[in-house]
Amino acid sequence: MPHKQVGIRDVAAAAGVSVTTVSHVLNDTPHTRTSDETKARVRESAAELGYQPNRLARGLRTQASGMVGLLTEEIATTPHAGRIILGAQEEASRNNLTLAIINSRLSTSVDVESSQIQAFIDRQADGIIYATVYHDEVVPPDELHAVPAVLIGARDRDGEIPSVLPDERAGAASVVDLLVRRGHRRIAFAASSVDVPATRGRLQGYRDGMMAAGLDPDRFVAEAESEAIGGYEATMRLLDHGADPATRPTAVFCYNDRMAMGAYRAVAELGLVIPADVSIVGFDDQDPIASSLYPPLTTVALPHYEMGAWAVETLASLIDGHDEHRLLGAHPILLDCPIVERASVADPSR
Amino acid sequence: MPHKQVGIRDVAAAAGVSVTTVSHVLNDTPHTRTSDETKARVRESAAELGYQPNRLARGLRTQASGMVGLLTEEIATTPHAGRIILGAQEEASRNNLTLAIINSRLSTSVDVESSQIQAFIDRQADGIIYATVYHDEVVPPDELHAVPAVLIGARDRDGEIPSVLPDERAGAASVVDLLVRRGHRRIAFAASSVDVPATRGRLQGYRDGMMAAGLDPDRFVAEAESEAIGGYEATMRLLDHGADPATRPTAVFCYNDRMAMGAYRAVAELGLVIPADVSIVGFDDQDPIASSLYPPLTTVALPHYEMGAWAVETLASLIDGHDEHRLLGAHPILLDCPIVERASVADPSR
DNA sequence: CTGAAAGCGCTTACAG
DNA sequence: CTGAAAGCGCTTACAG
Repeated sequence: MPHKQVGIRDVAAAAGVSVTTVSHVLNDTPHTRTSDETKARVRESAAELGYQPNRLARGLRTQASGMVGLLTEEIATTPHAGRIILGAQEEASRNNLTLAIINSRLSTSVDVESSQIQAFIDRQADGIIYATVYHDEVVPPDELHAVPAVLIGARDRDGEIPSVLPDERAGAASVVDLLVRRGHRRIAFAASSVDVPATRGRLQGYRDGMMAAGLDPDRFVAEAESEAIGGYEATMRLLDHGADPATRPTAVFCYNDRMAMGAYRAVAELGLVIPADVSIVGFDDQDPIASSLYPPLTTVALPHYEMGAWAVETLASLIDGHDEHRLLGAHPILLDCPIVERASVADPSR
Repeated sequence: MPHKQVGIRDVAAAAGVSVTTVSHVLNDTPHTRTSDETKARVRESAAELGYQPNRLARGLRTQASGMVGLLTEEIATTPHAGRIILGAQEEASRNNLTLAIINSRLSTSVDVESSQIQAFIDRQADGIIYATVYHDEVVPPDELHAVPAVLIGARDRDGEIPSVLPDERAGAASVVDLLVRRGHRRIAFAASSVDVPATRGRLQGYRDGMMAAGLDPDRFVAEAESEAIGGYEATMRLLDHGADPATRPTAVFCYNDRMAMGAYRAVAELGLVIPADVSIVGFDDQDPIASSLYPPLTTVALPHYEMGAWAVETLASLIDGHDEHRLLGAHPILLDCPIVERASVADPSR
């Protein structure tokens, strides 16, 4: 345990100047003149003593804690959502901000969330990020309007709070486009039967892509549970579809990687091989599935890291008073979902 | 945006008492006498005004920020490590603490970590958790000795900082025990070839279990890369082992779930079925593999949540001055790795 | 170019 | 039973 914390007074004493001066030089306060000689002396003393300003004291005085809060809704169960935290944290560091985290269990009521937001406010959080999953719109707890705030994963129903979402529709369309360019025309989609925004967005994207290529968007769609077992069932149905290799799909685009995992099993049971006989594409780039499957799965990545980073970046400028960002509330920012090419796609054999 | 923040002075004015009194009643300060009538009046005024104490100001005065910092080493790439954060966060909430997070990229040097710890100290963190992965021992940055601290995932080489680790050896032994009780005697282990503590611990556990059952701990061990492909290769070798069903292993215990994923493929290619012909067990309970495989994989869970919770719990008591916990530094706490039974284990057919 | 002093919003001896 | 006052460690008008 080290001796007493060294404070600004100690530095002032060591350098033979006032605390005012120390504060000015260490903070490079603008419109303030200090001789270079004094500056050097102050910096030297500070370094010698290993002085580090107490952020709590500064925060109290400047009314800015330098902390932003991230309230996540059941992040632990969301695969890869750790990347949201990572993106937010690294962007926070870049802005000299600290990231505090509270996780809200899905079961908790709005009241609990209110009190969790209040906990951030009590600590004078400069801004708050509210990260949800699986929602179209959300009406955020009132407390969120009392401080700069942004949403991840859902738009604000009242259009007041800026938000960011993955552009799943465009991502899905780009998969079809890739397949088409590879020569596929009988492209199937193993859709999810659970009613969440991603279900609709990805299906829409698939249809967009099919129609853009002049292909029938309804012919090869099978809906099933969005788990491995569902992918297995859907793929079985899809590939049975007129067992004739000349009419059956040459590619199966799965709603997510878990379904793709089931698709792999179905293909194997049918005695077919990926990608020679059928190409398979997933969605989510969910580690470790995508890279552990054989052959490694071509899929679409979700911009988790980017959403986290975007959130604190936007928060930072909101905090700096760039109120024009509030206008963003009305229209969510859509971030790219890039295709990650691995080895489950090939040109169709016929 | 709401009107000016209400402060303790506003409450005092509204209740017609001094701020001293307000502070005492709201904090239930011991050894302090206030009439029930006054107390009620104060509480009422506080509630009416929606007063919430400014934690920054309190922290400055009490020299305790009520915040603990979690420094993670490349947590984003560690599957499931999000559960460490979750456990730490929830335990923090229970202790009225806020959890701040900084992630340290694996590539970063010790200097960077020092400065990241310093960032927590500048914010007057009451304690720090240093979570690493894949280390036996670690010599934590000096800064960590300046404040209550605990380690997750590695022991302190100098035995000064308390630490917590998963008891992988006992977990692995319990798998063998389970298999033996089910009637298996030819139990194989697909070991990892990468030199990390988990590699040694799990292999040791396997050997412990085999020897406890009077079985040869060396006969059915194959080493390979700790990925799906390695699991495939190892299982191929293991099951080939005297192709005769009467001498080949009836169960393959894999170093981790990714290898188990490869094992499934090997078994399928061999025309065998799980668990009728061979039982497979994994390790890590890595979502979504374990539950998405067919049949769902019996595996061993890592106590991530528990380690996170243990860390802040221990930190909290260290902060409260329970220095006896420092004695823990010498011997890491080992937490149970429970078996999660799913459907990949059956009694041996012969 | 530099410094004395007020004040951020609390808690806590101390006095009455 | 209650309150006046000091002080936590900074920043920032303001004065010189």
